[in-house]
Amino acid sequence: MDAFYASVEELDQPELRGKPVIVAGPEPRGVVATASYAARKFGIHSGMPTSLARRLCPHGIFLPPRFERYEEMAQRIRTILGEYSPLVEPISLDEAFVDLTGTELLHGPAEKVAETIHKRIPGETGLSCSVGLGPNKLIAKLASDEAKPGGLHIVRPEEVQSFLDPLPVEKLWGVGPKTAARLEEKGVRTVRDLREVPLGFLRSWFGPKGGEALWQLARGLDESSVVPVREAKSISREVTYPEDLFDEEKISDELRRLAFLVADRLQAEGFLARTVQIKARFSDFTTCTRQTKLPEPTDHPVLIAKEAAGLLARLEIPQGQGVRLLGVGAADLVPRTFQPLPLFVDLKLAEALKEMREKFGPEALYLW
DNA sequence: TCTGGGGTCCTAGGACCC
DNA sequence: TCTGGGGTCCTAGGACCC
Repeated sequence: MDAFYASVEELDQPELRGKPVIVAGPEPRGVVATASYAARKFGIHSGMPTSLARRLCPHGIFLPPRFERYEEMAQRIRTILGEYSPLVEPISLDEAFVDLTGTELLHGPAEKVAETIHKRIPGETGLSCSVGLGPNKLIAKLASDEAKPGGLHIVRPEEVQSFLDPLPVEKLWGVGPKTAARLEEKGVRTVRDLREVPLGFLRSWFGPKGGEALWQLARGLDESSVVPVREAKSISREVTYPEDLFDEEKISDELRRLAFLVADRLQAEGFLARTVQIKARFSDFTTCTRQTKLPEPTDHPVLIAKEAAGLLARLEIPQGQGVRLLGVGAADLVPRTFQPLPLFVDLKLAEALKEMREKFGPEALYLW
């Protein structure tokens, strides 16, 4: 989807259409989630601090994100995609892979399906979309980038190399700023440059896996399959505070609150976690994490909060630094149904806590 | 200008075991 | 006296994606 969040806002408030709409976290420390194309003309893009975006475009329309609404539209779009293949893999709210392999008999050639989808989504949702078609996920994704905004781009197998060659390496999936900078040092800027680097060099520069991955990317090779539903591997909550925290009690209160929110999500989604993680980012933006493995998987808020507190004690806050971000995570998840009931955890207590907090909000009750 | 929140995957070092 | 090689598990950090 093109400028998805901003487009949904324009759909719901037609008077905003064509204006510089910027969906962004609040100042002072929020960032831009999505900028409409009108806003991009001012140099605004995702990830940019909201405060900077406001300086660049003081008359812009700044809106806080409404994720429930975007989720609703995303669901409608996924339903349309699902008509053309059982294999639909959402990447995020606004992007998905559709595997059209073997659907010709039912729906006709993939090119036709891509055209149909490209017409149907705007027709039925009022939202602009871009469609890319290619022989694998890597190429399809790059083709859709090429199609933006609002286009359809098809890359046939014999066109893959000529399509890729002129692109700068950072367009490739998995090549970010760091890797691009290291490649640049070696004189590698485009995919064509990259393709001319022997595998041995890439391996020695980026390790066996990294080198191999780059070698494949440069050739448009991607064997990964379209996976409709993947099990969550971790669940986390984190918050950046408008002002750094210095008070130790405030910090541990916040950590406990986050631990409870993580426990809520574990329970809501039916998981138990064996690993508890915490994360802290300091005034100078350095980030520390600590994690620990539990003897038994749990979704118990008090247990998770206790582990988080123990981890916090192991993490020293550098002299003179405040805490700008705190996070709590749960990993090594196991579905609750596969887990025998733990004998010694106070189930009634967990139930009662959950009820109280559903009634009065997540901050209503703490135990320690 | 001053850097979100939710994730995934990889690497490297150390502990430990045979 | 100083010492192998292979494997697994755990932890911390970092790159990357949307």
